[in-house]
Amino acid sequence: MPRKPRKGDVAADEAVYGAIRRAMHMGRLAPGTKLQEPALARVLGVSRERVRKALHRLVHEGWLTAIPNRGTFVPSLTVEEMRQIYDVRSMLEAAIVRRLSEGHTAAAAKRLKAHVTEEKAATRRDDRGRLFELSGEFHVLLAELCGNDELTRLLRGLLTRSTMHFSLAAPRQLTNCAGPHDHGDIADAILGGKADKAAKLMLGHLAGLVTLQAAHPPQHEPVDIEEAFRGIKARRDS
Amino acid sequence: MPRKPRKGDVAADEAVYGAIRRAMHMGRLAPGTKLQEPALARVLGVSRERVRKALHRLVHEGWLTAIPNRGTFVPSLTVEEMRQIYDVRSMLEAAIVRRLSEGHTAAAAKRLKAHVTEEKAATRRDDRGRLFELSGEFHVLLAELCGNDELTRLLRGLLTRSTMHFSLAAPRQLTNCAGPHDHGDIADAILGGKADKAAKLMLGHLAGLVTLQAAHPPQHEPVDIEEAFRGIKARRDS
DNA sequence: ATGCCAAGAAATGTGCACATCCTGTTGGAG
DNA sequence: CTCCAACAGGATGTGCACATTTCTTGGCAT
Repeated sequence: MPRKPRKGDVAADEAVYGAIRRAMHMGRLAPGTKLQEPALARVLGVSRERVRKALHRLVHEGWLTAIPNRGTFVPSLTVEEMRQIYDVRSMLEAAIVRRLSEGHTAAAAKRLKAHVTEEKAATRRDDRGRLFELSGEFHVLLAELCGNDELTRLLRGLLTRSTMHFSLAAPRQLTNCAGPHDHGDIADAILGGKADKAAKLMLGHLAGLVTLQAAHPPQHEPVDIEEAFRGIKARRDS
Repeated sequence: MPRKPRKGDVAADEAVYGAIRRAMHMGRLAPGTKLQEPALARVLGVSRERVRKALHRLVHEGWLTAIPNRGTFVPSLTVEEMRQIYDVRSMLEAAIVRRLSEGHTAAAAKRLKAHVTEEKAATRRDDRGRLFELSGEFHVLLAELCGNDELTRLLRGLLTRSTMHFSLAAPRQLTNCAGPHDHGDIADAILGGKADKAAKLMLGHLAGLVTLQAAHPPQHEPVDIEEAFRGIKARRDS
């Protein structure tokens, strides 16, 4: 239904952005899918310019790829691109866990322990959806605990691009981190001050993710825009 | 795929983007300056929407900051933000030089030597402008030699934000890297396979840059848009 | 004289319509 | 039957005009 032309509604932009992002995260949009503006505008019930702006933002953030005068498409990550992303993550996250191992506040230790506890709880009750979220947040949490906003933002971008493969190609297998004990072991090494061990575990953890993704090639299923956004609409949460 | 003779429409966006970026790089725009769209459109001789799109891109890349319904402004980097950027650079670049020290191709060694030679030549003939460019490219070159496009792109973004301070606050002192021998020493350590030494030199190098920047606080000079873009206009090269 | 309020002006944000380009189709020729 | 070219339909890109918000200036009351 048409929303009345409210005043400066900055939340509408975020809503459209979030809707597309959520559709990708749910695996509704297969790699190679063309996101045409009129269809999205009609389905989401917003103007075309709104969709246009959100698309441009997603392109700039690396979620979508645009071809001039052709349209914007859901990218199909090659194995090499994925390997490179994980390579950068390895550099950053190894340094992160090393730093945290060498020194961290009591509050940081508390947050880390709480996160691991929550992950274990989610694993025990087999809550795949929650575990999927928590697994990603674990890596962001480590960056946050370094107290460097720039680092956190950068790593979050890399992580979203990393998990894009799971979201797009293997949405059913909602396990984006290999071993269920990996995060716990890394946390233990950090809390125990074993920098070398923590770094080694992290490198092994990330390497495991690469092999896991390589084992699941992306499936190209043609999807319809209207069908993909069934029940997604625009919401406020991230 | 052969490029078709288009109507220079795509290049116009890049031209406006480059013009603003060049004005910042020349130190014409002081931190806190408001970039209003009509004035820019008039000065650059393009439509307001073109300016608008370029501004949005610059905001998203971190060069400018936007306040809804207020406008876009040239940011004034705090010392803390700068320190965080250099912190992330330290993590990445230490890993980079370590990797290069542990193994690199003959072609990589050749490019590295050639770069250092060119830097020394620029230093000898006191070509500050060229040295400024080369000093920045050195760090990008190291990333390129790792053969990871994602890494290169990421580091390039960090580097542009790092040098922004020099561009905005201290444009006259065109020395963005502390010691003239630092790059040469780092290159020697890499070529000699001394990973620990190379990493240590790089960390010291970056730390020196932070103290150098902290010693030059940003100057707030009120500038006029028309005056700032005198003789800049839109060009095609980057 | 100073602080507050209101009206005008300018800048930002948004929807709309048109121009341009791409794509799929259809018709005809070889 | 196949291939190529022109055409129609549709999607993207862009300029323009208007709505909304904010800043400024002038006037008024304390």
